[in-house]
Amino acid sequence: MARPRSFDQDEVLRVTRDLFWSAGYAAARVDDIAAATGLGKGSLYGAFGDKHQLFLRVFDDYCAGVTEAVRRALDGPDAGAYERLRAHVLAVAEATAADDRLRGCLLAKGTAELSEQDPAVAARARKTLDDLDQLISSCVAAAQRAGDISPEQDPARLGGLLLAVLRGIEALGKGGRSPDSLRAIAETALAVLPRP
Amino acid sequence: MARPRSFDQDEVLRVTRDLFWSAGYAAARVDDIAAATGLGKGSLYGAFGDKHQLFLRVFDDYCAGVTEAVRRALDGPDAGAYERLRAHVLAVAEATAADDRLRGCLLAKGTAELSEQDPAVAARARKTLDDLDQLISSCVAAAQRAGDISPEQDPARLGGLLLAVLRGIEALGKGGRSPDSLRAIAETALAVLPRP
DNA sequence: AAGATTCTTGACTGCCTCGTCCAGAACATA
DNA sequence: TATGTTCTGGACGAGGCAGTCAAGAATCTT
Repeated sequence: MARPRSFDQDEVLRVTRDLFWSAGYAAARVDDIAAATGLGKGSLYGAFGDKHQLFLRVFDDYCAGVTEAVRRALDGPDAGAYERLRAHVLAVAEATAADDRLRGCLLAKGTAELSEQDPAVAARARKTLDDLDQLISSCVAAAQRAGDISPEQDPARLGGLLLAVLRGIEALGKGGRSPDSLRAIAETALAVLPRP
Repeated sequence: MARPRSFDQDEVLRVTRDLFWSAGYAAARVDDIAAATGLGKGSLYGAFGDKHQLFLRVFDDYCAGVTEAVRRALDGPDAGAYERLRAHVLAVAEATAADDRLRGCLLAKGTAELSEQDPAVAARARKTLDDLDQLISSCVAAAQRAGDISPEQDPARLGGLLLAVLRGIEALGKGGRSPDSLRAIAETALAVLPRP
């Protein structure tokens, strides 16, 4: 043991995440990250490695956070599953609609920019989408068991469709569509879900 | 009149588009564009302006092309509207599934990277999405008139939902989801469309 | 208190990148 | 063919970038 770190690692990662988030990976400068976090570049490199490793760390944390948030929103007993699903879909639309600076989602932005070239990013994105699909499909299945969604359709198929709608809402929000149209999409997706 | 251009402008724009498409705006280098097109940088700057103007030109052309392609796929008499819509949704899923290099869609990539910072890109993206929404909603309305989709739901709402699903399929494709899951999303979206 | 170890700062290096510029080439016109 | 205009190619400059490094500061252990 010797001199301990003098900065709050979580805070540094949060600030770094925001820079990557709004600028993108390529356009974000390490000097800006150093300035925004208040760290010297030596500390940054010592603690997190180079720019790519730093991004990966931030991206990993972000993906884990998204997955956890969705899990908290959807997990629970069969009884309230449909209501949780409904609330989540509407909440995503509402959050996207409220994002007037068009910041969007770092998962979407990172994937769009890097998944073609960067296997680590691609793998993390794939795993996150798999997890989300799983969570949503499980919630659909729960709602079917509770009798709130028609059991005729495969829950995995309905879950996959809902995931696509959610990612679509995010993409359209980034594209500047109006809050009302985003809300309408969420409502319509819920309206066409087959009820028993 | 004096010396005419010695290059094919469309070909240069096509090559340039491919570079921006796979690298992204920030990571694409003007020197690479010059090398790939075979032009000197002087010619490039003389003909198209700086990097930003060049990207905007490519992005504009791409958006116009997408809109035109969708128009050709969906326009027509009420009689075959549902079938055209169905074929289009399945074709988008199929095309996304076939894109094994994860190149995705330049509209999505450009919007994700730049719409927050670049008003010109944001405006072009918004207009393109508006146009696509219009085209799809019109086709839904036509299918409703032909009696192939239930007239109960507002065609604009169903059209907006379908656009979200299509953009979602594109986002999920970029995220590396399996071809089968993409096809399943398209099929399920069509299956839940209310029939009369 | 002394020594060992780790952290911090920011100047520095070397390469990269955009955009300019100019000398010469190619072409239309007359 | 002569002339004027535009295009071409590539060298160049200025600034930007990621990553390194060394000297000093802060802390833990003994």
